[in-house]
Amino acid sequence: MAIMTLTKTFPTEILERTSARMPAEDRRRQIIGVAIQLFSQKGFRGTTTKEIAMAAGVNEAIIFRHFATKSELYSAIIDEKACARDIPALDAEIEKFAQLRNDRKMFERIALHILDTHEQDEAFLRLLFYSALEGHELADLFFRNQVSERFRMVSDYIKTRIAEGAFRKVDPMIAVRSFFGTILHHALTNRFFNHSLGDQKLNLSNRQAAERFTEFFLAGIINPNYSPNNRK
Amino acid sequence: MAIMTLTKTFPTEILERTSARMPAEDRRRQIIGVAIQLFSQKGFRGTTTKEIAMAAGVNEAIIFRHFATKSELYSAIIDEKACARDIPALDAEIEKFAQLRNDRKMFERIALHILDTHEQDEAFLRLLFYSALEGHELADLFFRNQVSERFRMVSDYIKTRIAEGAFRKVDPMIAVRSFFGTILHHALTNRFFNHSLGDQKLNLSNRQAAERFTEFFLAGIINPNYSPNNRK
DNA sequence: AGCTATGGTAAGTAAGTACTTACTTCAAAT
DNA sequence: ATTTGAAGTAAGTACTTACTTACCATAGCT
Repeated sequence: MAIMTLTKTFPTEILERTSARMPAEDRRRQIIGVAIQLFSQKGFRGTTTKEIAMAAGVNEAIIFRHFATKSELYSAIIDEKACARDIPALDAEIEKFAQLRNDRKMFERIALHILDTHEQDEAFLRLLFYSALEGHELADLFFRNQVSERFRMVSDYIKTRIAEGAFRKVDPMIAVRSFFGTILHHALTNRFFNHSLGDQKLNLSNRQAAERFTEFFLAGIINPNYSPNNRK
Repeated sequence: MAIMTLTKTFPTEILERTSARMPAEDRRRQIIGVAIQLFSQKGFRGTTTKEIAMAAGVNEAIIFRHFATKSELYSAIIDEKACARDIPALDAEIEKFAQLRNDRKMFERIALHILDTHEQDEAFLRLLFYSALEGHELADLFFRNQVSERFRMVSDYIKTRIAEGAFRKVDPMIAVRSFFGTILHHALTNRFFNHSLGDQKLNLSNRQAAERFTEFFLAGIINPNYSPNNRK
């Protein structure tokens, strides 16, 4: 409606141009957003700066005003994505379950987080994969900062529970890889190959999947001879 | 020595050209081999026909004599890779273990096969991933023909063992995804991210990994109340 | 020895590619 | 109201892309 009013004052062509105008910071962020989508769909090499410009609704030169090179645009994405990615609320929640020794809820929460992340931010996921294949640093950085930390945390928890006699004496590393492997594999298979699974499909909500995979995992690791003063 | 003899007859430049000459079928296969390597390193979009030609040691035009388009070359790779990929000896071996109800050996064999495949044919692996991301059909075809079949086989085996009382009453699909997920995740993590794992590294031979992941998996699924007339 | 089918090449083309230049337009500080 | 600095553009540049054309060279048949 505001547009209608303005249309009276200026001819449409000019309006369209002027209304498209945007402060530098906004435009910059918009270009990053568009680039994330495109890079995630077609890879870094497979995406042209022209495409990015068209998708952002600006001239190609604008991109090079904000980012000296295409690579620098990619680096900006890394900064946007790989750094500001800790979720303190989630970590606190997991830590709480760990302190309560609520194995089920703790592993379920981690599983659910992984599954939800994969579902919600498919673009980021694809970016990660392209990055790993094309040899950019994003995947590496993400793995080092995020995945590795969670591996360690869970592995430490398992060690503790073994020491307490609650878990069987397994190699914590083996258990960790088994748990994460299961969850990640489920997420990826569903995302990339669900259509080619035929009758092998496994249509579970993320919550259901988290519950059932956790149940299976814990059944295999819990010490059957342990019945202490901890309640589920 | 034969070359020396010839060198007397013809000037070297001509010799080099002629000696590079190759029957059509050989050249075709050579180009496919070179293309697999390059596509796997840089993706379909990221690899140029010129590069392929240079790596094969021929003029770019030769590629288009053998394959009408770049895409057709990719299709030829699919035919080469995705079809001729059943290993009857392996299947027989697994089937044998299954009939003997040797759970451990059966799962170990499957795990080892996956790990070895990933290690030996990294190029094919990367090709699969690029294919999944770029939306080509290879990944889909492979998944449908190979992975899906093994999922079904293992899932059927687990059903049988549950019916026999040897395994706990778990959802076979959940168990299958847990097992394959564990193994695949281990293979991929080691391949793509081993260097960013820091002290979280898990340096196992494929055989060791197959043994230990299988052990962990079976410990979780075997029915503790089952002690029949089957011996390990 | 000469013909021919086929392996091979040099040098193109048209349509991209990342990135630049020279210029215009406008919002806000003065 | 004027300046000014940044947002925006059209039309380039030099290079690369997939693919083509027209031609050369030789192995193997006759």
